Amino acid sequence: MPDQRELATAAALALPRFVGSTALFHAAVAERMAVTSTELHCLHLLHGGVSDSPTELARLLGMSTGAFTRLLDRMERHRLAERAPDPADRRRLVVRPLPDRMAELAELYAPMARFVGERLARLDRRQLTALVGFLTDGTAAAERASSELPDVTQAITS
Amino acid sequence: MPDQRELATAAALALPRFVGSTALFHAAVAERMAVTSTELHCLHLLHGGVSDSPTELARLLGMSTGAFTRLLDRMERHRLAERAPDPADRRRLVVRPLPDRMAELAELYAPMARFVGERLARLDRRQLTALVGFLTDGTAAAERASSELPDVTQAITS
DNA sequence: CGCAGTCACTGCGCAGGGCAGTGACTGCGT
DNA sequence: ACGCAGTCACTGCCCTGCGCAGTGACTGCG
Repeated sequence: MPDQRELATAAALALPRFVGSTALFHAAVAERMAVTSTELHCLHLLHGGVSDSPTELARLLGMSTGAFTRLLDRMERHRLAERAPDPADRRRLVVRPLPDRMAELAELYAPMARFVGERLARLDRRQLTALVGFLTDGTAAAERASSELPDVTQAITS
Repeated sequence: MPDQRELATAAALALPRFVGSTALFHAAVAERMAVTSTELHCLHLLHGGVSDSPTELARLLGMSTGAFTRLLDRMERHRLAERAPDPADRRRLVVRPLPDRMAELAELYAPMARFVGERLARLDRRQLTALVGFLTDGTAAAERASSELPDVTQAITS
């Protein structure tokens, strides 16, 4: 029976593997839908209601607005999203997710969704609280860490 | 005070955000090191001792062996890894991580590593067990789901 | 009412990755 | 003993996604 210390290191080791395999699953789903993982990522942001602004979405996706324009082109072509004019500001537009391929998406995500659902149902309140806290604070920590990275670049360009 | 059900849905919502922000942090670290995130991912696999075989690493990274050859070229150029001959089979080679840029890498990961360490230290055994179980089984589930994706592709190629 | 700032968008160039083919090498079957 | 199929890393060629920098449309502040 492992003690606290061992469990903590086990968690620290399991974490990056989990993130990695999840990212690969994400990429696999995207490939099955004949779509890039960036498009899929953006679709998640849209369905999550995070934002509908191109500039903001580009920032969240870590890319330039120019690249996002073409990302939107692809997403419209693939029937993932559509452009709509912003009535309040004629320079802007709003990005709206399309329901067209939702069934397909849901089907591909089903196994993972089922796993998460079943697994979480088995946890008690204290365990769930710990998990939620770790995930939400981890998200904040990752975002802070991303924007506050120290400058240590010693690029080798040879 | 939220009940079990609310906590479970909160966890289900927090999960993809955590994975997403972590992936973006990963990309940010890679950019700071003037390296692609694929190179960084491979470096993690190497340091984790997962494998030293090019074919296996290519599979784990979800890419072709041809692409991996050039990935290795870049990693050698960036002093992240090196090639060494496999004494047992002269067709093969082994990939070895280089210590050269470990300090830089550790410095960039420090904030996240510190967060994880502190956060895990606050959890009791039962909570840690739940977390580790969720992560390890989630990793397995993601890998299985990746390889067993149903065929629902209705690509729009117009 | 002009002018700086912001919006989405557009050429251009680059780099990463797939595909398919190549030569080196292994080990199994005969 | 030896040929041959299989596997290894590797290499052109191509496509695509993205950054960069510049453009025109539009907004709102001075």
